[in-house]
Amino acid sequence: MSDGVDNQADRFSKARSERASALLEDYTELIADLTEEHGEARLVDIARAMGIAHPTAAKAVSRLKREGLATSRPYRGVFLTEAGEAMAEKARIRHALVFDLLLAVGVPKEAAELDAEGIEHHVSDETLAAFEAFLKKGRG
Amino acid sequence: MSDGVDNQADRFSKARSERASALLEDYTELIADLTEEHGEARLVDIARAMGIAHPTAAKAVSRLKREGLATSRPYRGVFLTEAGEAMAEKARIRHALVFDLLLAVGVPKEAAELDAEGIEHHVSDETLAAFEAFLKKGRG
DNA sequence: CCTTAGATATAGCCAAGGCTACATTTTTGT
DNA sequence: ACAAAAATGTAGCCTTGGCTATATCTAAGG
Repeated sequence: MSDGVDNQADRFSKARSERASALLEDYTELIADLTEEHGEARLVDIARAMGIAHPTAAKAVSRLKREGLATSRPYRGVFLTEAGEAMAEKARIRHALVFDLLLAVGVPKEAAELDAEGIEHHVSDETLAAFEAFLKKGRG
Repeated sequence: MSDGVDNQADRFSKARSERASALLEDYTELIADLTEEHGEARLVDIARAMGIAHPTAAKAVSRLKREGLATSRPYRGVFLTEAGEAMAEKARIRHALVFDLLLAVGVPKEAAELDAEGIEHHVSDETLAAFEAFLKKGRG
């Protein structure tokens, strides 16, 4: 427990900003999935998959558009920009790796599925690399 | 990718509610630490450790009180209730276990410290138990 | 003892992410 | 072609968690 107050503040700040971007990552990932399955991401599907009301999904899409992650025309589906695709791809990789690591460490599949969703947004690149190395070692 | 839309919605709901309680857990954990070190948790120390402005900390304390997790009298320090202590203790255990698991899996110490803060709030009891078993096995 | 510095309280602002209720537009089915 | 159903848009409300600015109270120092 010998880390100073400043390090502690840094950790909390990091966790806070990760929480803030977690939703955007979830949306891009979901939109990528829906587009792959159905050719487009409809607002109503987004809302249902996220378990929220559609106006909430509409607001989120507005924000995605404002941040340059998605595009859409009135009464039409939602599509990712290149930046959005990149974020979705990164999220997908991270998600899969976290899930695999949980399994490798002995977490039951159902729990791993549930928990990976929350954990993935807090895994740094460095930690992710360590996960990858650990998994490779195990398989090798 | 064969999980239905409903499971997906459940996962997202779970992650959302965990995000909501994450801050409360962070505060109780921090207040417990400060109380242990200084005999009481001053608002100004809470704010500095969290890296936020003190009115924000004051609001958070109000919420802790409203939820029955802490008590305080005007212009005095903040103290945890039994429920607050319990939450802090649980958070501490989880935090330590997550940190240890990250180390065991090969994550460098600094990254493990940083990431554990965010990850701990998304680890279910079942996953936690698996972590514990994994660590025990490694030591044994 | 009384001033001043430090800590706490309070008011009011903002954005995000939920919601319901209602309006409009598209799609579908007869 | 048109009525009904489904999807989308929009308005307005709430809570949370940030912030700054200002007021008040407590604690320290001279």
